[in-house]
Amino acid sequence: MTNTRRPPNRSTSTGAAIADAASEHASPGARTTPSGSRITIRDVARSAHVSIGTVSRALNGRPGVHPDTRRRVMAAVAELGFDPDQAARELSNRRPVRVGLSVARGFRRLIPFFVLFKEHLLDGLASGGFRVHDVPTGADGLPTAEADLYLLFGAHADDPRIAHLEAQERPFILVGHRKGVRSVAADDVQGGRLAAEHLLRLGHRDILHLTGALSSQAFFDRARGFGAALADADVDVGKPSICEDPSALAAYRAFRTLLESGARPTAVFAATDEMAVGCQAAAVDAGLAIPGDLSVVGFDDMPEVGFDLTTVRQDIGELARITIDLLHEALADAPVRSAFLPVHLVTRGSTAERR
Amino acid sequence: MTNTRRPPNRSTSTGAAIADAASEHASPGARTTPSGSRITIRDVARSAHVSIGTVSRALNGRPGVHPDTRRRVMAAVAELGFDPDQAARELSNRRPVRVGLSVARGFRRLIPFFVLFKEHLLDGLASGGFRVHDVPTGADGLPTAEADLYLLFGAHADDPRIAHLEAQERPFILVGHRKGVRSVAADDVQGGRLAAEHLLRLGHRDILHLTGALSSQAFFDRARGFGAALADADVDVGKPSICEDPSALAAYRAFRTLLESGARPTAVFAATDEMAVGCQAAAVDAGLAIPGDLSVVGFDDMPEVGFDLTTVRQDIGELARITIDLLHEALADAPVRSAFLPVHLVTRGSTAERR
DNA sequence: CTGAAAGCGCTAACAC
DNA sequence: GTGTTAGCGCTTTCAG
Repeated sequence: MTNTRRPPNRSTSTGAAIADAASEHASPGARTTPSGSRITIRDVARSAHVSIGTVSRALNGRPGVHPDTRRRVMAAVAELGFDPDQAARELSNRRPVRVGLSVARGFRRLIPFFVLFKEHLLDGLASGGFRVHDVPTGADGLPTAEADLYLLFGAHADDPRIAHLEAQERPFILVGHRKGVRSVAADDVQGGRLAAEHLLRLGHRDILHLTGALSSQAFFDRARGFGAALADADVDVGKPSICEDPSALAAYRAFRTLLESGARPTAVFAATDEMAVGCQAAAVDAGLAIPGDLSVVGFDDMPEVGFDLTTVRQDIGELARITIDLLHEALADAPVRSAFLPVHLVTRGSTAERR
Repeated sequence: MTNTRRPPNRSTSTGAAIADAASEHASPGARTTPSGSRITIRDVARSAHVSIGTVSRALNGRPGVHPDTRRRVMAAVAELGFDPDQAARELSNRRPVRVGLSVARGFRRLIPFFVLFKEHLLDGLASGGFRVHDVPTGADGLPTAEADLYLLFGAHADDPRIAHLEAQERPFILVGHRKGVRSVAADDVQGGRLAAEHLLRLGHRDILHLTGALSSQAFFDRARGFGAALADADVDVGKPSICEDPSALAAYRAFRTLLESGARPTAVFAATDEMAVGCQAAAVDAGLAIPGDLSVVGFDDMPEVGFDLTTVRQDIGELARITIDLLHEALADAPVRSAFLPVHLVTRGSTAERR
């Protein structure tokens, strides 16, 4: 079982930096030349004994650069701690692609997951040299303004946006899974399965699944993977408990009600980390110890969860990166494909062997 | 009493647009010239019969532009729907000011308030032509990397960052209130007062205040204003109920516990909208009708609250704008000042006359 | 007070 | 393969 840890500073750091989503580049800080000015592509060129054009090509993975040259350039980049200027990139790029981000009706934009995803996305888009324009969207959930490409967030059954955009022959990418359209999603089925298998391995047989509306593709698939794993192990799969609003508070209320009605699962799989937080609180309030009396597994691996939660991790930065890949493919009119982001279990302190 | 409403589409809109924080510019969408290309400063210049230099000066409020010329330029700008390109601005601006945003130890970055504030801030910074760099911050809460200017978020008593930065003679701006340093904050005292006065006016006398840790300046001041208003009206001010974690879930648990222990306030003033959400849920679960049995007032006026909450509104966009003003002042070495953002009450359906 | 011109740092033709 | 060069849209000297 995977026990991937975040870099230690991630959960304890109390400071932030603007554009901290960019931290994935792991640049050693925006360095400067000895003379104090910002280090530019010219410095790299000089250091690698090539022209700036070559540096640019190497940097952007353009074809037609000798492997050795490329290596030399990359070495210089690393050594100097060169960090390309996004504004300059954006400005020089001749493709004012207007990307419109549309969230599903009723979808909350201020939830942590979406916030992080958007940060990574904007960052990646900007450093990719895209021109991102403001594209308002109508109250009917359908994008009104023109965009060259739409990003649909919050996949769910009967999403009106998909048919709408297909009819208009406008390219779009679904962040979520759906066959036949360009889409990216975490492998939700696999995630559900991982959670179940982990708990089964620990001896749990009475496992509650607490989730959001099953019209959401993500919740549906997580439940499906979870159910399949239990079925495979010949363990009884009860009905999942549904909270229409997948928040910590709603999960708390739902789980508390269940506990008060006498339910005593030995483990619970919450469909999001936030919901897991609610479960944990409800368990504590019911006098249950975690993981002694109850094991809890979440989904997402969000920062700032507040306790030591075993969870199914999906890498949001990677999700954004794949989204941008698909975006390029869409612009290049490449064949439609559905991408999956692998997920894996992160074992922490909220799960233990069944007593 | 003020009854400011958000633009109607704000709460019902289900679509988003990238960089939607920019919507405050209320630009009529990125327009294009008849020939289809983006409209630039050159188009404006041609249309106003001046040079691009003059347009730039007029646009940025630089001195030395004839009033008539300025008017002509602004008219052309409006007519063409010109929307300056941020990347170009950023690139040409010769001030690579590195702004480091530091959040207080323990402060959650993924809370809606901070997310919105940061969006507005980044947007304003970018269109102001600032060069925003990544500035990692140490686990001790003190900014480690170099920045030309620090933005401190989450003001609280004994904040180590302030003394630290002052000692280093580095300019900084506190988002929160504190005498003697450059700071911006909502008028929290006044906000607490408005909430109290509203409830008093409705006949409430037994009002509970549910808040976060009072070491936080915002919570402390809100409680202070609230208490002062009650005292002024000769109404008994009980002790506020404190949730260390100012979340909806924590508020729910706290308020529920209070109700179960027999407390029966006729109104509650929650120090944030999120906490108000928790209160509302607890009241509902206790069989209390809102506003019939219980009036609830929040603070912030966040979108996506989920119910019709009377609240004290602070304009986050304006807060960001003032922050940027202070930033300019700091760079210009102007005298230190503490700015206050006016707040006002937004009366909605969660409050009513005491029965 | 206003115009002309020189870049900001980068990418993408276009040459060699 | 690699170097050279012309801009991207804007702000800002520097002349007039």
